[in-house]
Amino acid sequence: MSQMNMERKTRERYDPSRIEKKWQDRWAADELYRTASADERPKYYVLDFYPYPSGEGLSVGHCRNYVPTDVLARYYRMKGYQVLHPMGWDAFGLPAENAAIKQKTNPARLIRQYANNYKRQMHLIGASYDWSREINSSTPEYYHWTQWIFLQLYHSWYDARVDAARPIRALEEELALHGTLKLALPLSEPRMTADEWKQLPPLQQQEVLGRFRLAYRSEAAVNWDPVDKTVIANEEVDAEGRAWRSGALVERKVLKQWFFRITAYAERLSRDLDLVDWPPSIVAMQRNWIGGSAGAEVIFRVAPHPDDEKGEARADGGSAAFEVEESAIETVQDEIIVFTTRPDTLWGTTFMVLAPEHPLVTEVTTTGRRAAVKAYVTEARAKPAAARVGEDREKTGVFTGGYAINPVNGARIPIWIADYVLMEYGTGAIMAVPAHDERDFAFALKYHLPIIPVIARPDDLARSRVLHGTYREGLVEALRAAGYAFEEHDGTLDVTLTGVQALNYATLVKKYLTNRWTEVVGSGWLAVFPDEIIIFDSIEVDRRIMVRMRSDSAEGEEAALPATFMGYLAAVPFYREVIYHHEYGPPINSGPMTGIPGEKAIEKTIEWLEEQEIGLRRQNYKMRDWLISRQRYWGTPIPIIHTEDGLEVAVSEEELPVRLPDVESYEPTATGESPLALVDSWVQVTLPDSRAGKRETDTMGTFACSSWYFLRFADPHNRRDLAAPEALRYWLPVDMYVGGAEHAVMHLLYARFWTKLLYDLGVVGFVEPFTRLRNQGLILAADGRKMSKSFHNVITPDEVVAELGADALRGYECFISDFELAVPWSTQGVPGVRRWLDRVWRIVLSPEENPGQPAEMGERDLLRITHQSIQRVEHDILDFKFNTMVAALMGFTNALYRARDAGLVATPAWDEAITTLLLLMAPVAPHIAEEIWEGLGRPYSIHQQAWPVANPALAAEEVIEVVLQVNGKVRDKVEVAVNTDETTLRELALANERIRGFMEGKEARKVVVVPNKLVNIVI
RNA sequence: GGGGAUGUGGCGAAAUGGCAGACGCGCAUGCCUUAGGAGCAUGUGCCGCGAGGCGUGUGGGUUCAAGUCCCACCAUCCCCA
Repeated sequence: MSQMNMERKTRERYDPSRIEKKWQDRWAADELYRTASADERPKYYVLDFYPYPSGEGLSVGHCRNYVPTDVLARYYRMKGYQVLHPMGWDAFGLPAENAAIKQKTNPARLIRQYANNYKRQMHLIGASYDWSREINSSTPEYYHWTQWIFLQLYHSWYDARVDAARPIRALEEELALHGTLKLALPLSEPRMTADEWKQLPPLQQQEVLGRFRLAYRSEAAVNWDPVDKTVIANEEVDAEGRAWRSGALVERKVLKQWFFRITAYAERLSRDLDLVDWPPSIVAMQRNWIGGSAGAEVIFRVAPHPDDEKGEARADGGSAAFEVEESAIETVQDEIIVFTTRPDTLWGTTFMVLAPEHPLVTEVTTTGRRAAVKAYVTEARAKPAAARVGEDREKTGVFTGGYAINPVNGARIPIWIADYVLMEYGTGAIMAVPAHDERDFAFALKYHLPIIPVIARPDDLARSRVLHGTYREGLVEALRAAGYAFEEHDGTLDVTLTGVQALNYATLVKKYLTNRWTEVVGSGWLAVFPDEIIIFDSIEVDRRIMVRMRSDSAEGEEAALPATFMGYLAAVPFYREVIYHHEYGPPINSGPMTGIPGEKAIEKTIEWLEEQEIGLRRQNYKMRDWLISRQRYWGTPIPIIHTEDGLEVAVSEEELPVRLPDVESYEPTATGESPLALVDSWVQVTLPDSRAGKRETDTMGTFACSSWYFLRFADPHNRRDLAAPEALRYWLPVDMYVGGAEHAVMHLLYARFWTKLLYDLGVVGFVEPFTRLRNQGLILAADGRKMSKSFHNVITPDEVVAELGADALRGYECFISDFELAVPWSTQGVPGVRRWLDRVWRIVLSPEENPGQPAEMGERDLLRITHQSIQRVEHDILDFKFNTMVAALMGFTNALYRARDAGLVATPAWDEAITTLLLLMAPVAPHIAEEIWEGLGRPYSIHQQAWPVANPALAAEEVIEVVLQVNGKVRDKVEVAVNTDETTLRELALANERIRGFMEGKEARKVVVVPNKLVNIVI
């Protein structure tokens, strides 16, 4: 039988179109890739990012994801693992809905059609998915569980004390017992006693609980996409304020929206990145996105309003406003909580800035400033966040007329409003330290606010300019004699010194000053007048210096003086480099903190603030809560019902799923309401207690669906649970997760968040869902551009398979480059791989045809190559080096040709070699491997054979080439027995003719011997 | 501005600190063939007739030895601002 087959095959050429479909059908019929349920075998879960099926189908670029994971899946099956290798569809969402609207069809039908096409293409390239586990996130069977997780979030809150989610009921019980007393809340969160809680009406209790729930509805200024007519997440807006999908400039709208409190998990999301084997760039991006910064909250009391009239008189200049007399003390009512990462600079706070949306804006604004403030706030609200905080943007702001008290030194500081402060970040209020923060510095200069340095320069550099005509003769000589470095330009002296020298220097210069003044800037900060030296260390002194400067100025010059000392210094080019810095360093002018070493200053200050009860340590995060509401039809309905009196009622778990109604039209409305709002029969419901209610009409964004789909694959048809616990225990977490880097923050962060929630709830037993992650590099078109329909440069797997076969395509997808590198597709590359397959076909099935030139090789050599190939291929697969895996297979094939020419075809070694070759190439080229396997009369299926085991003894070399070097340069090579000892090698090298020639008769100063590698003689 | 990645022949690329360029494409020469866009063989980093020299973005450093480790810089790409 085997002989007959051999004869038949030898007459046939390798023809992929004849064999690929045949085997694919047979494998499907035999359910070769169907995954059994959990058993005793070790498991391997290899998962591709599940795709949104688009109408354009798959390109060869997409296949770069699917082929290597398929190689992995096939490899692990042969290794005896239970392999879970599933595929499904991210079916909800805007692209499908927009396409359906455009084509006037139903999104469900469209997705089915597109998914079928994807599936067809995946079959075409021989992907070994277990299709019995196919899922579709837009089916009620699936979104039932998306809704179920929503309810878990809704019914949970994050208890910072135990660092885990707990039932909201537990919080309600605690509030009734202790109020917020024991909750470890940040200062900016409102406090409440148990009695106050109990007396709140239901609506307000709901509001309070909403501040804790992990899924909550809140009014927020959000990103409105005017093209897709929906709200989108911060993550979906780029730096220029454009929507990720539609490209439209987003608008700011204030709407009631659903959020997931991902910020509660910020610390764990950041910390647990240490547990995963992911590309470092993705880990960095996530850490960056989460953006943790340690710091403190500090309480600033709002000062009693000064007389409005007087305040108004000089209100445009903050420093001028200091001259307002202190009015009668009134009772302090309000506190402004700021968050700062630089509590060490607190003493340098010279003004405060509130976000335009800050709740205390009205409170602190004086009557006279009301109109100006209102105008400013209105304007700021309309700007998207991106347009407000960009560093190159001119800072704008408006004075409220109000003042706060700096808690550390009692300074009375003006409260401003500026749009560079965002309500969403920190507490929506900042303490401005213009001496050490660039934005505050620019703002202070622009609005003439005082700038007081409170951190010493690390380089201690100081400068002083003594103007021509302000000093008497002899100063130049005196400076020189004292050893100060200076330059003279037209009688003006530019002196460079250090802060330590400042006072001595000032004392010296003072003696020579005849009029006006000079100053020491950068370190040691002084204002020097002919009769006094003023240490520049506070707002009061700043004021005093300016009064003195005005009185010492020439007639008419006085008016040109800026409002502050630093304003004056900033206009002097010689001082430009030293007036500002934001380094860490020992505090100066900072009361009890003065002189503490820079690296301890922040920590010490926080401790001190907590002692004084004016501040509290706090970790802050850049990441915002996850906005999940979408005002669109094609998404998972949010399982909440609103009653007429404004209360939220969560749909009970038994009533899930809340099904998406069939509708005639799902065009978005222009009003910011979901099209679901128009479906009265769906919206109007009667609650079990016979109250009337209306369904929530927002749907969830698709990132909700994709945040847990990897769990569903473990048990995709379960009707009672999201997946059976034992299935989750066996299959999860995902061992290898592969997809594009564009999901670095959004999907991967959300999925991690949900996993941690489900861990807290006891649904899963692991904290990270994806143990290993790899991102495939982008495949570009041959022209170096992205493959895109609009460039007409897309290459589809269909055309490549038709021309050269699926195995050649698979081989080239692996071979093209390192898996993670971006690379242009080469149409000449696939034929190269195809040639290799042709060579395999011929050398295995008809080795005696067309022999080449006689070659030298023994059976032992062939066995060595065979076993070395097993080692190489296996190592490369595990190391995700599919390109060198193919190279190793090609090298092995080339060796078989040499073995054939050496007459080894009839030997046992030959038989072992070709058997091994077929097994090793089965994962990458499954069809040809199966066909040849059958041709040799081996039992079906090659894909159910055991992976070959390398015998290290057979793989070992017996003779090895050792390099002989003189001064690191290769001068000769010798063959020696493996593991030849150092002494022998050394003598061999020193006796070598060529080496002696290069040594030019000199003595070896040193001889380095690395056994099995080289001998290096240093002369 | 901050973070990350990448930089090696004509091209895609290999290389636990130990012979740079495996494997493939392309190219050249030859064989086979009615034919070749098939197959087989040989060659192919650069300079040089050769001996040999020079070569992994640039400049330093560590080392007997550096594509690989360290420092500074340049270029390209990605993310964040």
